Amino acid sequence: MSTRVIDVLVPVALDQTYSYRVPAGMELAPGDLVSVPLGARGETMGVVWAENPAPNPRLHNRMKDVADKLDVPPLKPELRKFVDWVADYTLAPRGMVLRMALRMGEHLGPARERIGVRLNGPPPARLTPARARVLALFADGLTRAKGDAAREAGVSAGVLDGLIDEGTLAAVVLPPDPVTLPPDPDFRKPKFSLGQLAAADALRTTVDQGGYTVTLLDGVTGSGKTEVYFEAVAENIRRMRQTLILMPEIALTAQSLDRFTARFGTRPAEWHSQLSPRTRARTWAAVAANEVSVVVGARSALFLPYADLGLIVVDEEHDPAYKQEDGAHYHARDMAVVRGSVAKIPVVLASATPSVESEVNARRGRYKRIHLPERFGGAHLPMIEAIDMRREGPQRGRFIAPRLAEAVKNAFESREQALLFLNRRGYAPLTLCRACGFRLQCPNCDAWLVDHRFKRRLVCHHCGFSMPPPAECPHCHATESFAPIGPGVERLEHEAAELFPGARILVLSSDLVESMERLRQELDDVAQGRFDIVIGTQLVAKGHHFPKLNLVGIVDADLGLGNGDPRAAERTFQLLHQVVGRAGREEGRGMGFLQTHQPEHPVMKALILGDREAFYSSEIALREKTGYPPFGRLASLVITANERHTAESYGRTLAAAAPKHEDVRVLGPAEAPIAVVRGRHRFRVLVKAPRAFDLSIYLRQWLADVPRPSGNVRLEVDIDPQSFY
DNA sequence: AGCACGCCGACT
DNA sequence: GTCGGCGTGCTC
Repeated sequence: MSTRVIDVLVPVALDQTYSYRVPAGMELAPGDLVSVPLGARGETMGVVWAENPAPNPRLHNRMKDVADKLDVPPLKPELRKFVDWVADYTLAPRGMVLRMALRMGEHLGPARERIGVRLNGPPPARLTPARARVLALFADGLTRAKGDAAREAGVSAGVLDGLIDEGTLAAVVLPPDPVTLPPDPDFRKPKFSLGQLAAADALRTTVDQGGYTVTLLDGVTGSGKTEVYFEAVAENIRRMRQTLILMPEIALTAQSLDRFTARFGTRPAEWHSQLSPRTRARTWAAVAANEVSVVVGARSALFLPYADLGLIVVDEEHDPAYKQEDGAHYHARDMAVVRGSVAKIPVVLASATPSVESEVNARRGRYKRIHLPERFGGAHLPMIEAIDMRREGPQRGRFIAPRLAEAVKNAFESREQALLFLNRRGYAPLTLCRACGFRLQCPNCDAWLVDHRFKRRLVCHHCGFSMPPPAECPHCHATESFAPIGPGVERLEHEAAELFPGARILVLSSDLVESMERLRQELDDVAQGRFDIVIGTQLVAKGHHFPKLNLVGIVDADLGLGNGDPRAAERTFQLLHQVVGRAGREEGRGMGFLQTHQPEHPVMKALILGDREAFYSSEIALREKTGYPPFGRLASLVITANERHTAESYGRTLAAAAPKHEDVRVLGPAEAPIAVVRGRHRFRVLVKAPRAFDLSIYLRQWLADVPRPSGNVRLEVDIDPQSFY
């Protein structure tokens, strides 16, 4: 007698599926969500991954029964294929990738019942003033949520309960609010320039034709990219298919959602790490049930169980925040392209400064390119000038060069706003004892403690360690001997306050953000012109519109270059381009200053001349010559351990076991640039291979023959690493 | 990942 | 003598 057997993938750190017997009378097909017994943890959610017509005979006495079939739409083959693909590519256990698709908040049951109240019978025997207010409110015969009714009538919930007991009011169960209302593709059609119209038409056609395509929507800051890709979204809504708009998590603010609402008349569904479990569960279920038309989400929204996904837009596709670094290592932009290919749907990548990867794909014709050349409403890109810090820098201990100070002063005097950009939090990145040269260092990391004066603490930016500033030098016991070295935004504020007396200055830095609400208020204050000078870290680079801003000063344009990272130039170009683009969006007379020690650097030259193409050409040529992505492929194997020696010796064993291959270069183990983080010593083995080489297969073979890391040694595999710290 | 099992240090 | 630290192994 034969029992049916199916293979189930469970969301734990397992690469294989496990086989379970299907109890008589249970109907199961691949994709169904089930509850299965799993070891000591008992019943666990899992997904039927395949039929198993010939189960391994050795399992017969160990095989358990599926406990339950869950009442949820099955995961489509498209999503299962995507999970398999991502796991295969990133070398993550398949169960861990599935876990991302099942992050639905464990609250799959129906939404909590909301109780509503409506008029039901004659007035009560005793009519108090509170009761009279309630009756007046309900005279219209409408049903209201209990909490709302109490608030509107200005009574406590107890008054309502009393009236329900008397039969005057009736309690009814309200249907749950839908997660979102259907967006209206024609709610408010934008007024487009000819260029925008052509771009929107091209995108609409792409969506209309359907099928897998990748389009790079390439438009400078202020060219109306968002409004243009909204037309693709509108077209997809008309076709009754679902849309995913991916955004970097930090950009997922109320401001960006408001633009959607203005165009479509209703808010999109949101998906990001800060959703409450309940909202998460409801959104997940609504997406699966095709009750949500558009999801605006962070990278994890790629793994939602869309019932009918028809379009993916990746906004700010170059943003480094798309790379997930902890746990699973994947690049959301690349995986969005894979998701689109699996689902056979169009993918739109939008950016003012495309990643070198996407730029190369567009130049080679693998991606279609739609260009939005001009800024909207006649605004122009700002004039950019370099300030050569070797020749015209400020005096020692100062960071704003005379020429920049002069420009800020002029702006201030003519009531225009200025932005001073410095991508460094705190007061000073290093504190030094002038008596003995001792540097204040993190006890857990190979990093200096950053002086945060607003908080009166020294903080490690790698592990979060912090301490009050010591009274004396821990090394030579000198007092009053500490000197701050280098600038942070807080120190810049001091300098600006001295240079520009009377100016209203705001410091914007992620560590000073108390709440999203407060930040929004501050950004709004800036937009309204309630500040003269904004001093900010990269927080200010993200799509906020400051209409009164006409001057941008980059205090240290070289920061971020020259740290040995192959993507340093690209990153710097993208960030600085974005920041200087903040200037002069309205009036068309913006001005930008780059304080740099290397004005001849390709990044600086491209920014000064406004010649984006020159930067891409030189950067692409360099990558091609050195075999770096996208002309070659990289993988990074990071070994960490409590002792330096243990990490290094496992790294050696690992590197020595690398399969020999003429196309592959294995470099290291080398101590990572930040050699200790959170008390763990870090070594890295870097693998370089040609573009067409299948690194995943190679790494799998390699790691299969290496002893598992034991003790406190950890090994992390990062395919296509983006950062090298 | 999560859980049990196991083997060594400081405490009711 | 036990409580509990975390290193190791297993989950159909």
